[in-house]
Amino acid sequence: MKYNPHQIEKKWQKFWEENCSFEPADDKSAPKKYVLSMFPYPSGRIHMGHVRNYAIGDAIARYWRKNGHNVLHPIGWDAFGMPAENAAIKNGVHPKKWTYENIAYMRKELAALGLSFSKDREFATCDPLYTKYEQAFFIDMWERGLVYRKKGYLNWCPHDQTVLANEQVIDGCCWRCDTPIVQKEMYQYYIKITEYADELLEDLGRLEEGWPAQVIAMQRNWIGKSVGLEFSFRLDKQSARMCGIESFEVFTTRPDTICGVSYAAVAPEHPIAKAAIERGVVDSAAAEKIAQMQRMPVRERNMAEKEGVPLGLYAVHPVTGERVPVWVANFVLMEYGSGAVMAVPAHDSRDYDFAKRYDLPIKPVVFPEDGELPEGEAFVEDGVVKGCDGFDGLFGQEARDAIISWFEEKGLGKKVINFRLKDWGVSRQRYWGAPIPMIHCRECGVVPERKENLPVTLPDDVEITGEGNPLDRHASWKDTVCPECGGSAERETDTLDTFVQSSWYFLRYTTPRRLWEETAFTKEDAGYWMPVDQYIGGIEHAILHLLYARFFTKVLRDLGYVNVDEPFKRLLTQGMVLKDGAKMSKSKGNVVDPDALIEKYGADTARLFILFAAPPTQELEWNDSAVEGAHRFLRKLYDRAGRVDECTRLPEIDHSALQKSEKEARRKVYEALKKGEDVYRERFTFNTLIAAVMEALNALDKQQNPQVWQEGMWILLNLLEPIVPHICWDLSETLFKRNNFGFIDIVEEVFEVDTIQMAVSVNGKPRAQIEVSADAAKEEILEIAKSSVPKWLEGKSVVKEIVVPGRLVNLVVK
RNA sequence: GCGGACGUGGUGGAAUUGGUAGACACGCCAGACUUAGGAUCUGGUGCCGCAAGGUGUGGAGGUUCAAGUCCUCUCGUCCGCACCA
Repeated sequence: MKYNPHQIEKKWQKFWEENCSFEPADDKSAPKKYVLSMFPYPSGRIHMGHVRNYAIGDAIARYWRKNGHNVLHPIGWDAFGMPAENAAIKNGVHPKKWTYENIAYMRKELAALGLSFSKDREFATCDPLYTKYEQAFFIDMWERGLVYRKKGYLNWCPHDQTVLANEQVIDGCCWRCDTPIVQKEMYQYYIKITEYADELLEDLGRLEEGWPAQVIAMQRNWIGKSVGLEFSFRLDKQSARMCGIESFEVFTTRPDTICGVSYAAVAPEHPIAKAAIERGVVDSAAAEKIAQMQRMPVRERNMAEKEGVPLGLYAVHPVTGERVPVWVANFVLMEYGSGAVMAVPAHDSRDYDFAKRYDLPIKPVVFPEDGELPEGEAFVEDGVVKGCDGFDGLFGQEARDAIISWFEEKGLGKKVINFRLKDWGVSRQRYWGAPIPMIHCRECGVVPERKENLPVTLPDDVEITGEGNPLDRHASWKDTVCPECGGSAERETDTLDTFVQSSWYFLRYTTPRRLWEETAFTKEDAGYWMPVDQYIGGIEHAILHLLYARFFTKVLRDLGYVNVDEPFKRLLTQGMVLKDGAKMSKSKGNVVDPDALIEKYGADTARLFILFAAPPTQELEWNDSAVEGAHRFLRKLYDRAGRVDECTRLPEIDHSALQKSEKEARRKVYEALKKGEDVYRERFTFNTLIAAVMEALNALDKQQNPQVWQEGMWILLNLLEPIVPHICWDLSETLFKRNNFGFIDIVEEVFEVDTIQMAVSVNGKPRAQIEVSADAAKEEILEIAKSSVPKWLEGKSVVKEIVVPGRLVNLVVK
């Protein structure tokens, strides 16, 4: 029989569909595994990145299911977002229609890959039933004070007509359309992720076992905790009178350098700068210069050269009592700390550059323990304090601690922890999103919708032009009554950031569909399935999605919905799929279409190639002839299986009665089985498992024992099932009534050998191969070893002998 | 600048605790079978060398009986963050 992938794949896909083969059991006493690949955005078609993502997840899910675990392996759709609106603008198709049609098409594409997803738990985040609970969570958070409204300068994308979170701005441009963003002042809703900054940082330590170091490092960096001293600079009397401000706060992580302060710098937006302009403390030229700095977007300032304006105001140094000038500087950020810094040019490279430019004093107060201060730059490392009364001789951290204590004792300042993480702005001025369930009442202000009125659904009759927000123009939708006073009121027209939906979808999956009408998810179900045992997705989500999902989980825990602290126990970040060294993209014209690949070779070949070509965490370079190679292997497997006799149990084999080639074949087969345990449970380096299976098949091919063939095929089909399920189900059904799909014990006797090959090296260089009996004593091995390399011992004396059992002999000669 | 990852044949990649570098595959070469082959099978294939042998994991040192693996320095590539005080 010839291998016919299309026939086999259709047959088994139909079987799985009809038998609901992959639904998790309700039995909560069984050991569980929750395996989750990040859900896709329904863009229209799947691409190779999806194939890779789901092939990895499916392999892990199938492994555990086959080994007696209750497995949850769901799929859904991250269905809100701008592309649907862009399609509406471009082609006039309604976002809802566009989205659900894309889902229907992509569902078929995924089905053609033979992925073992639960059918029962599939949903799209734009389903009103999903929105309902998301809005309820939002209201809970509002009532808890975790959501608030704030007016401020926001990143506005003139192209998409929407506000962007800081994380969505890349190099000053929109993350989607690359348009330069501008600053616009407006109200929006924020979620207080900063309230969880410490816990989010702290718990990263618990993820070190299961998450890539890189992702943890990126999140740490993003949260950006720093510990330091906050104190206030008092302005001298005359200065205070001039600007009407008595003092201002500064934050420093280097209190040990405090005696080196030669000026103070404030952000262009700082109240002191504003006051100095308003009260005419600075002349009009200086005022204009400050205004100019303010106008420059914050993100561009870091490209610009350091600039400043002296305000003609002076602050009093809290330790030395010196008068130091106050400057406005473009490198000081209003959003971080208090928007003002003490400047120590001798020990901070920014302050140094600035001081050089404006000829301000540079006063070293920290010195290297040994050696000299560097020339022409700031000394930024830890050192010994010298020239700071009362603290001289202290080093680095001890100096910092001492100075902080001094400030605290005198009541002049305190130890403070600052974070770079900002609150999460979730408002979007867009149609295709979950409406923010708030109502604006003239009498009662901004109030939440009543929970019994949820979900607040989107109106279907909208015109999407790409300008403004269609909800804002929809008078009858906006018109509502106030849930507090019953008077006429208006709906909030902003919708939620799509990252909100992806922050809790993994919890929704834990609960069976039949309960979805009543609840978001049950505590019992979430308690059983959570945390996700293995999460798989792209590194591009290392910060945003993964941080928000961690945050949301903690909030829902504190709201009493779940009992987990962290949603994802283990994380695998897959590498990109490349062709000709570049990411596949339409514009580069290097896209390989998964549908065409399946059409030509079948899903099993696609899956095999993608798992064989590289370890999952690495980039994968596409190679058409290697795809051929993968297909060739499946044909060979199918052909060899055709020569194996049917049976329903693992045959019992008398190992000692076997010939050498038969023993070798068994050893290779069981080596592959051993490898499988490690790969499916720990390492996920499927490429090495596939190689081991290939070796085993090659070894089986070199012998004819029918029982060794039966046993070998029994095990290899078991091992390959998670990777190439269709062919394995088909062959296993025919040969073994699928009894080979279960846990298989490793037979240790196959690893016992009569003779061992060992290498003999002389002075570390391999010189000969010897064969010794397995129970040979060290002396015997050395004897044989020495006689195998006479040429290298001639005229020399052996000064050292090393025997590594089962490996090699090293003779050191002189 | 800070943080992280990586560097192995013509190619993708193996080598889990230091122990025969290059498993497995792609490609290539030779042969067999064939009317034919882009099918299948067999053998070969790091580099230099006719050979003996030498040499080889980005580079330079070091530790060790033994280093792709450990240490120091250095070069290069990629990714993330970035005037965060």
